[in-house]
Amino acid sequence: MTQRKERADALRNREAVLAAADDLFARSPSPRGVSMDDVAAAAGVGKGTLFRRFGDRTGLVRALYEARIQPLRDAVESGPPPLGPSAPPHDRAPALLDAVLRFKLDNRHLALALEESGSGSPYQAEHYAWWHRTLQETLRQIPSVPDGDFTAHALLAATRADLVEHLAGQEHMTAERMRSDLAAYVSRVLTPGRESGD
Amino acid sequence: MTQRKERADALRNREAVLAAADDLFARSPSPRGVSMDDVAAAAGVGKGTLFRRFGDRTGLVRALYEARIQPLRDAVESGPPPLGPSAPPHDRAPALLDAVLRFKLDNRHLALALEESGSGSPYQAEHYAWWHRTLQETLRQIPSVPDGDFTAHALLAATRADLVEHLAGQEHMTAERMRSDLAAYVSRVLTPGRESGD
DNA sequence: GAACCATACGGACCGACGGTCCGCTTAGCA
DNA sequence: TGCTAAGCGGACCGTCGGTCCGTATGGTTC
Repeated sequence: MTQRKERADALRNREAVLAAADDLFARSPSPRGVSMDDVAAAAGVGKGTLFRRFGDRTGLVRALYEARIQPLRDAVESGPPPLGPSAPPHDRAPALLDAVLRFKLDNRHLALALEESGSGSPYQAEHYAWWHRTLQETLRQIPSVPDGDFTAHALLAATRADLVEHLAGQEHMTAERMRSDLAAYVSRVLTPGRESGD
Repeated sequence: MTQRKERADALRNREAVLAAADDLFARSPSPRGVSMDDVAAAAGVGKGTLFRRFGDRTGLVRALYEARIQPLRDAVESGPPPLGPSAPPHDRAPALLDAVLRFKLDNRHLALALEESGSGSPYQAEHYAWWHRTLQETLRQIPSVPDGDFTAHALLAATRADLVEHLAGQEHMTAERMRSDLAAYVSRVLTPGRESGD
């Protein structure tokens, strides 16, 4: 049962691939502009290696994404308020969404690559389920917000990578503007709102 | 100057292609399962014809989509309340979003095909701009709702085809449930909500 | 209805891409 | 130093979107 150690070259190659892919995606305006051959070539590695390591294109993108987002996940799972679990839900929910948005702004191309990964919708990815669960749980603790499930989906949808890309790219909306618009929007969803009885 | 009439065979072929594609997309669980060759074959038409007519795959999907959604557009542009322009904005906004959702529920595969059309994000499509414009204009007329631009995007994002597909498919949410959840959500966004001042 | 021609047809063809296969190399262990 | 499992890499494959061009035909004109 002593697990054989991972071979040094395997490790080295994995890192090389990850680094190369990261760089390539960052440079290319569209994820489609980056082929698996490109990645293999840039990493100085054979295609077979690439696919054995990551299974398929989606696997590679996911691995990259997970690596990048890990710090944020840690902050959410065990960090200090307002992101961490100890924050009052009413503060935490907006903080979560702002964090997601900021992440996507900072990693536009990668997020885009992930969400259009070709095989399977973004909703298949494990990390989406995690975000949704976390947000829903947070919303559940805010008494005035019913129906956490759909609401969590809808709020997360407001931070979709292609929307962010569209607003930042075509509409030239600044990051700050997007963040404050999102914050205002989230606040609207979260604040109770009196029955509009006319 | 006298515009030459469209040839009869051209017209016939276009209709055949549209019908075949419609059918194929409806049957296939994923848009990727329908290739251009499939469409050509099913329509009894050469590939060249297909591409001359519709330019590329995206063009075909768009043409299909536009044809299907035209009645709804008409209803919005010149129909009776609550969809038509004469409806009070406060009624019309939820009606618009419900209509979009219903359309996507009724045309899941086609909507999916359009939104992942490969070349270009859904936000490039003319029809999205139209929906956004219409919704934003409606929101603008509701005094208590500021910042129509982002809000309109965010609300529309809650009806994204892949989300609908996920909820209906994987999570087995019924159409009625989705509609009522969306309605509640929209109502939250639209109703003023008192300053939560603590 | 014959002749003419713009229009459209269709399928062979192409380049690119994701993914597989398998003979060769090498790291790690004894 | 030899043995072997793990890893390597790139030739190869099937598919797909898209193009090209020789051929067929609908429409028009006389």
